[in-house]
Amino acid sequence: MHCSYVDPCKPRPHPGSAVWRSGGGSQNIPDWAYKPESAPGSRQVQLWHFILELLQDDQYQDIIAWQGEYGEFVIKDPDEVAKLWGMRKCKPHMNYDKLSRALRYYYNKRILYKTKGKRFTYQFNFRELAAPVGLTPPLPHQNAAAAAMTAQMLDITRRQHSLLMAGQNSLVASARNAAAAASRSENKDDVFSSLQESPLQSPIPLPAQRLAAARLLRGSVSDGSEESLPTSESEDVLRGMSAPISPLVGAVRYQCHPSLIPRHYRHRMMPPGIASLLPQVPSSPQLQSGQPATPGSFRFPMLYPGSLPTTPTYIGYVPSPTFSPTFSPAQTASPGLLNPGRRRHFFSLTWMTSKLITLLLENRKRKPKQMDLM
DNA sequence: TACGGAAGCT
DNA sequence: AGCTTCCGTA
Repeated sequence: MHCSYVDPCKPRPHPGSAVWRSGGGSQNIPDWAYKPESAPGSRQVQLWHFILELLQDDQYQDIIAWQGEYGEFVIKDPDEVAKLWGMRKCKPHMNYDKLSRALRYYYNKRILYKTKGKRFTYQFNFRELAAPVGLTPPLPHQNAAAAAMTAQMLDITRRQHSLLMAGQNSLVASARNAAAAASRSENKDDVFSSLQESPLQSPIPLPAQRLAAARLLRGSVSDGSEESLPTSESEDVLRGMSAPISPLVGAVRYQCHPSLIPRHYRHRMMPPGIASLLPQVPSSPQLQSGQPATPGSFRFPMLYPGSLPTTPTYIGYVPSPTFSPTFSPAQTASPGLLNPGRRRHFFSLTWMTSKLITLLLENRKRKPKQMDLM
């Protein structure tokens, strides 16, 4: 236990500063990274625990820091990180070459991946890392309340995302139908009125939802981390879009301030430029927030004309005893975070759908050689 | 700079 | 198992 290579600045978390917080409540787990059960077969701290520890501590911001996408971090000073790691492990000859070999072993374990093209940049696979432990990763710089909310939100999002993946094909089918209707009509409003009808708001037939939910709860279905686009002729149209339906869907439905949504998800919501391509639709009373959704049904992410990624977007959630994890209205938001004055009108469209529509509408005028939306 | 095989250590 | 050490390769 004792090592001759004395560490003058052995990094430890501040008391009370949880590395992660438990998914269920706000219970702190200050030293969980050191608990033997979190490092199976070893009493020693694991490298990825150590990395998280450094990332947690402002003291090391010039050496290693969160940067870019959610879970992504940059080793700003590889030699220094290696030195600190060597101190912790009593390995005086540790260097970045060796440390990075250890990091590369994490690729197969799906704990980390490399951010290609960015020097010294890696990304935690939080989705998989958190799932088995029942923990939820923190966002940088969030307070306890935000962390707790994010924890709940992400947990729900994980489950919902899988269900949404199941609904993607029918969504695309709905979009195709609507687009077909649009090509028959010259009136754009017709397109949107047809899209506002039930197929898009609840694209998955109830039995399919039940099945998907049951499978998910039994764990026989992925949590959506292997995102798949629908096959079929719609693939042509979908190719070139950077993201499938975002897990943000679940977050939106569950009322949450966008600042709590990982950037990684947030930026997918409204690709730059798409808002100007969408026809303005007069607000429909049916689409106002607060409209009760059918319990257990889905509503798709709201695209709003102003295209403000940071504009609060929230709609009411009707808990479904059958499909949804318990999430009482009281938990959905803290009053300070929501600003009802800023509620917007929404399109009941995913951006995928809207992109399909846009493309198809454009397609009637000219043959676009490439999509210039991204 | 990054990858991954091979062997060794605890 | 989880690295550490070393090294050939791209």
